[in-house]
Amino acid sequence: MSEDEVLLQQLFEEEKLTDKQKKIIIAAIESFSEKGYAATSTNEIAKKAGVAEGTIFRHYKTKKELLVSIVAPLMTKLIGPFIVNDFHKVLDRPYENVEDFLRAAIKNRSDIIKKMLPVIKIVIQEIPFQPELREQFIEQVARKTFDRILQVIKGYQDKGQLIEMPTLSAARLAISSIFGFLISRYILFPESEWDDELETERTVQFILHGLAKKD
Amino acid sequence: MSEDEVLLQQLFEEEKLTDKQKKIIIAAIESFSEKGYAATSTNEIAKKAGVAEGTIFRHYKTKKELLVSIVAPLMTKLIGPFIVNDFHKVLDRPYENVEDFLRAAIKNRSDIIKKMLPVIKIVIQEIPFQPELREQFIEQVARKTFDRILQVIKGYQDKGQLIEMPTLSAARLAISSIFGFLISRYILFPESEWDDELETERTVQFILHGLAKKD
DNA sequence: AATAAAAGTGAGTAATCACTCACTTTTATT
DNA sequence: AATAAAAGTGAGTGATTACTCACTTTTATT
Repeated sequence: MSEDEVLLQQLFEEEKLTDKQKKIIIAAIESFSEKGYAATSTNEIAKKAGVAEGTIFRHYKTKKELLVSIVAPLMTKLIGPFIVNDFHKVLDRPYENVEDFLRAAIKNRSDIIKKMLPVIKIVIQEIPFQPELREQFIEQVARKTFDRILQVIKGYQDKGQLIEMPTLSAARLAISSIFGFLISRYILFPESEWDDELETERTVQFILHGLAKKD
Repeated sequence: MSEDEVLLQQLFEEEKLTDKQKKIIIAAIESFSEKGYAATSTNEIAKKAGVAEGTIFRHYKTKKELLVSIVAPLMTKLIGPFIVNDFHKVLDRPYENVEDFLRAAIKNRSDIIKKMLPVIKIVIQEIPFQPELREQFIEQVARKTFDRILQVIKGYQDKGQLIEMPTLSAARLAISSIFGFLISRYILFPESEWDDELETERTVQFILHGLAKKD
């Protein structure tokens, strides 16, 4: 089983998909992420998947439904719950200090990004143009993530480990640093040589000192 | 003269464009940035510009040439030199401390982003799919910017104002924070109420403390 | 005012687009 | 083994696509 198919199984676990249906999804992910949604034709997807064009429309009423069917489960079934559970652990049995939490947060995000890179690219590309996706993203991912992060930051602020600053601003700064690292690492310069542990550590320290309580 | 046309004049200063040519460019910028390049038809651009479709192809051999003609001057004539000059000032008569430099850097970036928002959106959207644009972007913008930033950071490190860290990593962290702010401010949540000065200050302080030399 | 060059036009074109549908093949149910 | 339901097919559809070209209008040059 190829790496893509492993990813697929995770994404569409409970659904029983025929072989051809899987191939359609794999082909669509590949083309959408390489050429963009609008520039990809259903004909092209069919050829790449080795199926008749009609087969695509047997399962998806429109091309846009195909797009949404690929991207939506990523948001609702994976990232959303993942984030909730992830941070839940933190809130139930909190890391004693921000440091360990940050390291864990970056590492987890990193794992997901690596696995889902092509689908994430599609999400990033299409969110500005597909209101349906944007809404889902805001509901399922952005809001949940942000709420959790706010809670976490508030927690550490109360413990006196962080500077007094609106949690919203603190969250923006921390998230920028983390995403800046992940985007540099996996999207902008994936070909460069990266000492992941070291760069993670630098990012953690940067956030830590940037938000540290001054004595 | 509308705001868009002012922007245009800056972009295409030396070229003499007829009224219809300007209208084509304005219409194209609007459609490309709203719907994306691939999803915008030349017919649509012509209608919005109030010209015949043939007029577009009188001036641009292909639709892609229209895209490049809009985006390229932004990179070569504006951002590139701007960045070079901008940082040149800093290097010739350096701000005594990092702090003032950062404030100035964010403010300048902020002004440009505000003016060029639609074209910047097009650049961000199309860079993954248009190798020609990507090359130009890397040559004209990314490399120049990065080189300058590296110099600046190195300068402050030598003065002992910054932590010892590969300048590349330091640059990534600083740039992430700045862009994180600008993207949040102007692209993700432009509708939120922003205290620009305060948020700029927080970003500056965050970078400053994050990269500060520890005693 | 005459002439040339440039700008503008819009009907036309072949290719491609997303999508349909009558039909065949495969799978599941009894 | 018979029947029904689901999956798969591919030729065909009208609409839309980027682009052309013979022609008209405007502008610049003398």
